Formats: sequence, structure tokens, C-alpha cells
Amino acid sequence: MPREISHFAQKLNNFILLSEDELECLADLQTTPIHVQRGSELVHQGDTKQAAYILQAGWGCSSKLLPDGGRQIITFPLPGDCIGLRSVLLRTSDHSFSAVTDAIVTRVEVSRILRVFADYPYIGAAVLWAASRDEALIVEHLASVGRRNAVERTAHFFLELHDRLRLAGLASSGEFDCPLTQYLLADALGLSAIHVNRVLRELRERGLLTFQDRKATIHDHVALRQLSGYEALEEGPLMARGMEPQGTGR
Amino acid sequence: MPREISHFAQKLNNFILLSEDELECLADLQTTPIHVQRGSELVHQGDTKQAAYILQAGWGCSSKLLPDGGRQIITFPLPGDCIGLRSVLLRTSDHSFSAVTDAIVTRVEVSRILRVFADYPYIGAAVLWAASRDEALIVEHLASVGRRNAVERTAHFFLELHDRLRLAGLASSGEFDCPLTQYLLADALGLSAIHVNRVLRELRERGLLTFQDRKATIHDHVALRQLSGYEALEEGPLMARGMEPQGTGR
DNA sequence: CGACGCTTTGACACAACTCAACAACCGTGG
DNA sequence: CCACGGTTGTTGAGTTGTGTCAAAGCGTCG
Repeated sequence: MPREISHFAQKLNNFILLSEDELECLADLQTTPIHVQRGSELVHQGDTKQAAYILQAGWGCSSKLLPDGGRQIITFPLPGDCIGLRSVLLRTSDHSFSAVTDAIVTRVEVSRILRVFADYPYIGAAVLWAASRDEALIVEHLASVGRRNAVERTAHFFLELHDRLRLAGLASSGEFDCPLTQYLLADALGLSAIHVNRVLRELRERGLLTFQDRKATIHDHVALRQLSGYEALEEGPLMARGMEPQGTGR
Repeated sequence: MPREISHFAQKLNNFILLSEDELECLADLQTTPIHVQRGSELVHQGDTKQAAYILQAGWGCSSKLLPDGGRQIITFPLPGDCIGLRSVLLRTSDHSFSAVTDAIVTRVEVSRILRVFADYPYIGAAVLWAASRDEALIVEHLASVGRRNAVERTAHFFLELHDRLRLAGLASSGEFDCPLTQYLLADALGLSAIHVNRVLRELRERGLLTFQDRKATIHDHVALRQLSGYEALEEGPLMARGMEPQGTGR
């Protein structure tokens, strides 16, 4: 990994502006890339492991498998996102992670994480912030699956994805590459693949959103937001140096 | 608050056995109880606040309100659970918290949290563990709402609740008091209240589970687990002193 | 070329929702 | 004391959103 700003560092930078030292530390954390082939599983639900990963390139998919064979996709990690950070302290991983496209990840051991937290309190705070934001996305996802109908849910999903990709610098306004299949969408949205297809057609015919040939286009952002009740992600540096986290210094 | 082991300390103790000092610190954290009346809202979605709460007594309900008036209940906090820990670093609270029964909470400021994390690394690790477990519950909830039918979902919910209450010492095996209404259940399970009623009747008639008069009884634990695919919560001290968290010491 | 993965469409079934009504229970106030 | 409105639970009838099954179209890749 050449010493350039990683997606991960960029993401944390959204919370608090990082110093040269801290960027250095983050770079050290993300050495030795691991290549994961499209479709292969990096972490299997039930694994007893004590490491997290940072996704460097490609799209991922963390999902929960049900005894009856069904699965619920929790989120599609994008470059810069953490994988398995939640279950790092749990005895066993509560979910699986597999690669949607060919992907590159870097591994981070628990002990390493905790050491960095102790040595670089600002990084610790920023990671906690990122983890909080990711959890908020899961909560929003839960609300979507529980209380929105298929069309609203799908619209909401694409708006959120659009925002996440823009924050990661991977989407120009209104359009983005999206390697997801309708089956993956279905498992994420709690629908059947066939119904996803119908919903996508409806959104297309209503001139709101097109998802074809691995490319998604938002035609009517306003109408989609109105329809789905989507609220934009918080953006921009949120915390200035010298604020709260100072208490965590030694 | 008299100096006795709080529910919160008990919960953390499940992860790592706490020292006298640490128990003292936790006790100091939970002074000045705030009484919250049944039905009233302590935190409103969108609030810009920077404090978390610990639920000391009673049942809570954290939910997300949708623009169309619907709501999705994320979880029902029980004594010892944290409230708003996730959104403490976010600019605005992403969910509301209200009291299902008359309840008592204690408030913890962000600055306080971060200081404790720095001074008592074991507490920090234990809190992170608890937060991870809570997030795992939300993920499981998402899987439930997305991929289980009404009966499975309801069965799963009650098994989980039973386990959580047992860990908190609030349920004898197979039976527990449960102040939830069918409307609350509906908003948690992503169903209509009427359908919840029908599902409860079915579970009752099949001899699996009774929920009447604010009291829930698990009649056939095995069949319910089979039906819903529920997996028991991890239990017992998970981490010994001198393990990982030592890296976080000063 | 055939096989495979993904999308698209139609017909039908069923789970869950809505609407409507009523019963039981509560605390409150006359 | 009873009457009252409000909350919660219960049930039925009809509707609808979404799932299931089946089949065909279309790329791509070996």
C-alpha cells in the first residue's frame, strides 16, 4: 500500500481532521493487502476469530444466514469501511462477509486496535464515530425493512447507497456503478428477487430511478426522497481538535 | 443510589470480572436517578444532545419515527442497558427513547464516558463488549424482520426477551412479566397490532407460548427454538484479566 | 456451441394489512 | 356508587402487497 490517503483515513477525516502522525499510524495499520475473489467468503458466521478488516477496494457484503437457508444482508461495505469491528469482542462472529466484486482488504488484529486506541485517542474517537454512524445505518435499514413497503424501501436503499458512495468519492452526482444483482438486492431488502425486479421496473417507469447494466441513475432525487423519507447523511468535520477526546489522552 | 451492584455493573461483569475500584467507579457513574413516567419521552429523535443514559429500573423503548407516522421499535432496553450510547458521538440522536413503564435512569455525559474509558481500560473494554452485543441483537432483529414470517418472528422475539431478562435476573425459567402491549409488539416486529394478536393466539393454541395479562410463559422452549431458529445468547465471563485489554492501560 | 448466471414476465396463492365492530378493563369524576 | 371515556385486546370479512412457481430471453464465458 503506497503511503497515500486511504479511503479509511478519508472516512475518519470526515469526523476529525487527522494529524500527520495519525495518518502515518493509519497507513501502518493498512499494510499487506489481502485479495478476496468475487463471491468468496472471508469470514464465516460462527467463526471464532479476533481480527477486523478494512475494505480497501471493491464491494463487500455482510450477511446473516438463517437456519432455513435464507439470508439477510446487513450492509454492503464499501472501500474505507470496517468489517467485523462489531464482533471483534464477541466470542464468535455473528455474521458472514463475502466479496461482491473482487476486493482487497487489510487485516487488523484486536490487540493492535486496542493499542492504537490507547496511543492515538483521536483515532479512537474517530473510529467510534464511524462505528456509530455504521450502526445508525443498520438501524435505519431495520426501520426500512420493518415499516416501508417495497418501493419506498428500494428507493431509500439507493439514495443511501448514493450518498455513501459520494462520501467515498465513488459516485458522481446522480449516477454510480453498482455491481449488485437483483438477488443481492432482494436479500438486503427482505424481498424476493422477482419482486425486486417488479419494483425496479416501477421506479424506472415512473421516471425516478434506473438500475440497469450494473449502473444506477437517480433521475428524480427530490421525488425519491419524498417517497422514501430518506434523510441525508451528516457530512463534514464534526469535531474540532481540543474538544471532548482530550479527556482520553494519557 | 446506595452502593450495591447495579444491573449495569452486573451486565459488564458478564464480560470481565470487575475489581473493587472499577465497581466503585461504576457506582459513581450512576448517581442522581431521573424518574421517567410511563409513556413519556426522554430523548426525541433529532435532539442534539451529548449524553447517554443507563436504565436502572423499568422497561424502555427506543424507536425510530418515520415521516409517514409509522414507527419501528429498535429494542426494548431493560435495566442495566445503555440508552443512546450509539448516537452520543453523532450530532443528532437518530432515535427516540420513551418509557414503557415508569422507569429510572441515570445520565452520563460524553466527557465522563471518555474519561472513564481512559482511566479504566477494563471498563472501556466491557462497555464496548456490551455495545457490541447490543448491536448484534439489532442485527439479529433485522434478520428477523427481513426474513422470518410473523410466527417465527414473534417466537424469536420472546425467546430473546426471555434470555435477556434472565441475564438481568428478571425472569425465572420459562416465565416472566412483560408490560408490552400488542401495539408495542407490532411496532417492534414490523407487523400490525391486529396480526400480532392473531399470531399470539396461534402460538397459544399450538401450546408453544402464552402472553396474557402482562405475563409471558414459554411452554415449549425446544419447539419454539426449532420454529424460530433462535440461538441462545453467549453467557458467562468471556475475558480474563491480563488478556487483550492490557494494551489499553497507560 | 452449450451452459450458466442474471433478468424479465405472467399467473396464481397466500400472508399480512385494513376496516369495522365489539368486549373487557381501567382510572376518573360526577 | 355508577357512568364515562380511553386504552387494550379480540374477532370477522375483504383487500392487497408480496411470495411462489414456471418459463423464456439474454449476455458471457469456457
